Amino acid sequence: MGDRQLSASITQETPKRARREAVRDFKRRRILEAAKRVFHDKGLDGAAMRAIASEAGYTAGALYSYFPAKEDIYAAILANSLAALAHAIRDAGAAADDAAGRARAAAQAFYDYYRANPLELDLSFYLYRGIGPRGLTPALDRQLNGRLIAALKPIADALAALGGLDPVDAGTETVAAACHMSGVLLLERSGRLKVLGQSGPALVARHLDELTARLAHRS
Amino acid sequence: MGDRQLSASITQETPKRARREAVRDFKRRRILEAAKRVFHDKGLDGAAMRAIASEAGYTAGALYSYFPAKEDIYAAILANSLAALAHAIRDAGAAADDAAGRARAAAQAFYDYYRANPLELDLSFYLYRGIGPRGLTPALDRQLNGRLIAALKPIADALAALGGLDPVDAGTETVAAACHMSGVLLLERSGRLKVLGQSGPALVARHLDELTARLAHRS
Amino acid sequence: MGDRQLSASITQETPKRARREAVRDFKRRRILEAAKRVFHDKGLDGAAMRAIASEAGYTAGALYSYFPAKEDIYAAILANSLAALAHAIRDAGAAADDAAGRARAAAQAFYDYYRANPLELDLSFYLYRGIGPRGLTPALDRQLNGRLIAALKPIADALAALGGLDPVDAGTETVAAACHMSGVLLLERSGRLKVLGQSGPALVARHLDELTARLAHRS
Amino acid sequence: MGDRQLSASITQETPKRARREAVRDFKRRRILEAAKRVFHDKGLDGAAMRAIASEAGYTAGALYSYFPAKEDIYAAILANSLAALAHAIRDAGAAADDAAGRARAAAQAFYDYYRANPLELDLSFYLYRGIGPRGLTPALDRQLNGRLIAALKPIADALAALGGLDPVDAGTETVAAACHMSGVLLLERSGRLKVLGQSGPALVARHLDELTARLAHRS
DNA sequence: TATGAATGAGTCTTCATTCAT
DNA sequence: AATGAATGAAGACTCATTCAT
Repeated sequence: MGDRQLSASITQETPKRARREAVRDFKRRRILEAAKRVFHDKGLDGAAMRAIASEAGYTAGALYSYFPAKEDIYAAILANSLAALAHAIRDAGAAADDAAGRARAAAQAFYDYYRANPLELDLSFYLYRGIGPRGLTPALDRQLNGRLIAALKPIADALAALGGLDPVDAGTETVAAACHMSGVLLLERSGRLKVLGQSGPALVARHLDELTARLAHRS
Repeated sequence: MGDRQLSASITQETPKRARREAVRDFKRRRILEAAKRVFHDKGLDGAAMRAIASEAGYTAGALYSYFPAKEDIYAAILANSLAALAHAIRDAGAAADDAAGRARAAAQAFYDYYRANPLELDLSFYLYRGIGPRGLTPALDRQLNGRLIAALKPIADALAALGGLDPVDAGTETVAAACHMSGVLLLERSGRLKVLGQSGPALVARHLDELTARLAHRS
Repeated sequence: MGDRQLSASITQETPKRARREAVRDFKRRRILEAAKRVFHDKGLDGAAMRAIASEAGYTAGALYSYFPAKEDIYAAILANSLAALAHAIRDAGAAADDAAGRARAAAQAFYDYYRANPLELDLSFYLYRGIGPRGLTPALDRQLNGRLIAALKPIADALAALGGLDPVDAGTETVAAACHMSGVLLLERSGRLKVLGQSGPALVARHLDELTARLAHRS
Repeated sequence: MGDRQLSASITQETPKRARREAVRDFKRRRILEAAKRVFHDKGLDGAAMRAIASEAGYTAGALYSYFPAKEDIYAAILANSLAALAHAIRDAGAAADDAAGRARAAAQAFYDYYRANPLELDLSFYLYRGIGPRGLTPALDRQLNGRLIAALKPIADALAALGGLDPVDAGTETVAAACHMSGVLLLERSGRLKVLGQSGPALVARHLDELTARLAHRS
């Protein structure tokens, strides 16, 4: 009995199972992409399961083999989104040369990511309690919160390095910056920033300038 | 024929009409309050006309004498909300003694208002394009934008007075502050601030301290 | 005690009552005219009581002082219509010189009337059992049938005179002509005549030519 | 791989598809039959989708997989009706021996069909513009008009053959006859013929006698 | 796995009618 | 006589979800 057969018999045909899982994951991703396209076209509320399925080349019922409910489609997109955000922030920070550049780039990446992916911004607003139908399952909520914290970590680290801050203060600065950028994104996305005669990127630049200047000065 | 009778006959029973108008307005307000309660309990999307009507002590059909469509209920609540916000900001500013106090109090009032009325925050997010079903009719949208600008005016004036700013710069500072507070409100309302171990009021206080200090220093 | 007072005391204030009745009748007629206008604009089914009332300068509820139900408005219009049709037929017949002219003119008047008043044609189709919601109350139905018979009487008389027919045969000829013209009106009004490349008036003329020729020849 | 399997793989499971299509068509027909029954019982206007669905053994929502809107149910019934009418006219004409018999039988078939299917007469009146809610979509209207013309064609041909008419005159004679019979059907269906003491079949017989006699004489 | 049929609860909205004033 | 508020039943249609195949 060879190794392959051995391991297969232990975990019950692992390679076959792995292949299946891979295909399944691929199909899930395809469905999520289709869902995003539909959300984009029809809005979050106007997106019917039928439409998503159809866009993905399935019948409505078929989706339920991949996602137990519509909410899970939302959640999966959001989870992917947070993962991508984390990536974007990490990469942006890593690409910079000095501490100030790292802090600035990491923070800016947060803004840039959502600016480039407004749908995910909408979704993120939509799904948290207070807006939208009913929010998320507690379990999902916790999972997503964890991902958000992880995504913001590089910003906090960079700010700590830049200003010689302890983790607590770095966290506060990070969240403050995130709040600011979230507010800009929200008002920008809802069209109010334009009405008020302001530019989102300029507001963010101003804020990050001040922040990095303050911290650089301090250390 | 006395004056009262005369004027009544000219304007066609004004007092009767006035009384009816007043009652009607009162009923409208009651319906809006009921709607807010339902929004609060069931979420904005889960609030059916039937439920609102029932909460207000009516049948579904009866609401349509007061509001021609569901959208108008949203819009009326939001309009009232913006009016109340404007009031709150104005009053807060007026109550302070010096320029710094006025600026700070006016800005803080924005945060305090929405913190005390999270439903109106939700509604305000929900109705603007990008989130929610379809947003508002362009006409309503414009009207509400006007109200928002008006509401923020006292903050801009106070900041201008404090820092000796021209209107343009004052506008930018105002919007920057509004963005920051909106972001805090959003993250607070969605429970994320708590998860991140931060306090909304503290973040706002920090931001307004810095802002007023910077402007006071400048002038 | 004068004659006027006497008669008044007998029938209980007759002149006052008569005045009231006259005014009431006038108002009823005004409402019916308004209803016709609304039917014309919105179609028989699209005409809401509110719309009719509004067109007549009333509130919906007020109509119920004049007509116990919507159906009665339909019926009243139809009754008036049949009366007017009777008039038109009688007058047309009376204006002609000889027997052939009388017969022809009377029959033609039937077609002309409905051609000029398509709304009343619609109504007449709509209200009879088989089409429309539920038809009419038996009592109303009988009343309207009586009016129809009366309206057609002059045609029958003229045909009888022209062809030396007994009343039974004259009735048959009359109804046959009415059927023909009704069919033309129906197909014309529903747009099918046009599609089939035919002209309503020409078809009617052809038919009446043959009819009068046949009868004239016979006598 | 046998021929059947080959062709199946090429056209993607044709037999399965065909089976499904057949079942679907059968269900559609069943729904239309149910709809006709409901129309008969409650009138065209009183027939709610729920009632039709229920009569067919479905929920209201299910109907929408078979007919995208209520109007399409109407239209499908009417289309079927016109197809059946065309069949009836063609068959009746074909069964006769001589030209006169053919013409007479074809025309008579028009009357007989609608007399036997008064519901379809109602529907046909109801759906054309001028009566009923709004009539039909222009596209449907055109389609149905085409079917009507096609249905009447055999009558025109037979009349042309009988009287040696050119197509234009044959068309006029056909439409004239159709008008006459439609009028008879209308007055018969609405109960007025009975009130006027006439018999539908007798009136039609009279008319067709005259028509065929006239044409036969002419040629 | 995927389909397609079907469900059933739900949506907003309309409207004839009633009734207190 | 007329109003304006209110009812309540009904309307067509949508959609997430389930399930036999």
